[in-house]
Amino acid sequence: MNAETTEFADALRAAGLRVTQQRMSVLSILMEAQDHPNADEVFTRAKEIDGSVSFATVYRTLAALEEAGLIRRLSFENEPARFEIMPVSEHDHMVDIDTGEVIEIDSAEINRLRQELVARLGYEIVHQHTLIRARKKPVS
Amino acid sequence: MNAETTEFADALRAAGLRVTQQRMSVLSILMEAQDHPNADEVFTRAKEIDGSVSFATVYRTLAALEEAGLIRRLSFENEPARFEIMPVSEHDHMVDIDTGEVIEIDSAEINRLRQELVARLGYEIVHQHTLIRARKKPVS
DNA sequence: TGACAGGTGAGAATGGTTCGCATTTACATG
DNA sequence: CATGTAAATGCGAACCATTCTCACCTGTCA
Repeated sequence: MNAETTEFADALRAAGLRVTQQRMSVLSILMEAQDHPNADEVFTRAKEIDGSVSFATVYRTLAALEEAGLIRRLSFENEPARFEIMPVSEHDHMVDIDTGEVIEIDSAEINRLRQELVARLGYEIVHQHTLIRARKKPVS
Repeated sequence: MNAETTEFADALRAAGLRVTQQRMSVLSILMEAQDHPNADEVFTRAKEIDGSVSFATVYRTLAALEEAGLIRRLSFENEPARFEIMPVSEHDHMVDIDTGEVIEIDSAEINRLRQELVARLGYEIVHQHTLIRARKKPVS
């Protein structure tokens, strides 16, 4: 059990959640993921290392982890939600509409502007996310 | 048949779509809407003035109108998609997490920034939308 | 270690959205 | 203005991501 594992176990406990094999499996999948897998992909990958995990538990675990603030749910149009370990720095997502590739884009400056805008309306941001659908520019 | 009606009929034709009573009904509902109704609400309202429209057609019509660029689909998490007439000026949406109210927020400046950011990555924006979930600040 | 609240697996249920197909309609053409 | 035809519609069934139910396990705390 390495440092990261302990860290996540502690985070689970801090959130009042029991530390189970399934939850650790799902977390490790997302930790190692270089992409943004959806529930089905998390399930498939988790099954390889755990075997016992069920689809229902993957969903329940993802919901619990999101609630605990350990992971983040990305909602796209017309496709199942994707998940990622809660990023240290805020970023938005750009989808290449030709390849389906999801690219993270930094947005510190934009987020600051957005926060000012919202504050002017008398609100404070609880959560924000931008989805950009874009196409690769032809090299000119 | 007033000016707006003709305008939409022309827009439908320009998009290669036939002008049907159902499509005009759905469009008129969205034109008059001060809120952002979902498919079910559009159906209910359209049924009042048309009677014959079916739920399936509402969905097909909303998809066709979106495709034609006449309306815009707003995807929120854990709730059915909402729709609005394609706005003249770009704006994003803020959801009051306590009341569920949807507030339009102007974002010209932010969109410009975002466009630069994306251009730097070699992409051009096809579509973009930001969803902010916020809570009313206590008056201090 | 024992009790038990909370977690899990399997499959059924749910709910928004889409599809299939027989029927109807818009509209180009004569 | 009548007509053929491709497109649109209504209805209900199908779809698919997600959630629920319930009987059975398992962390956790004493």
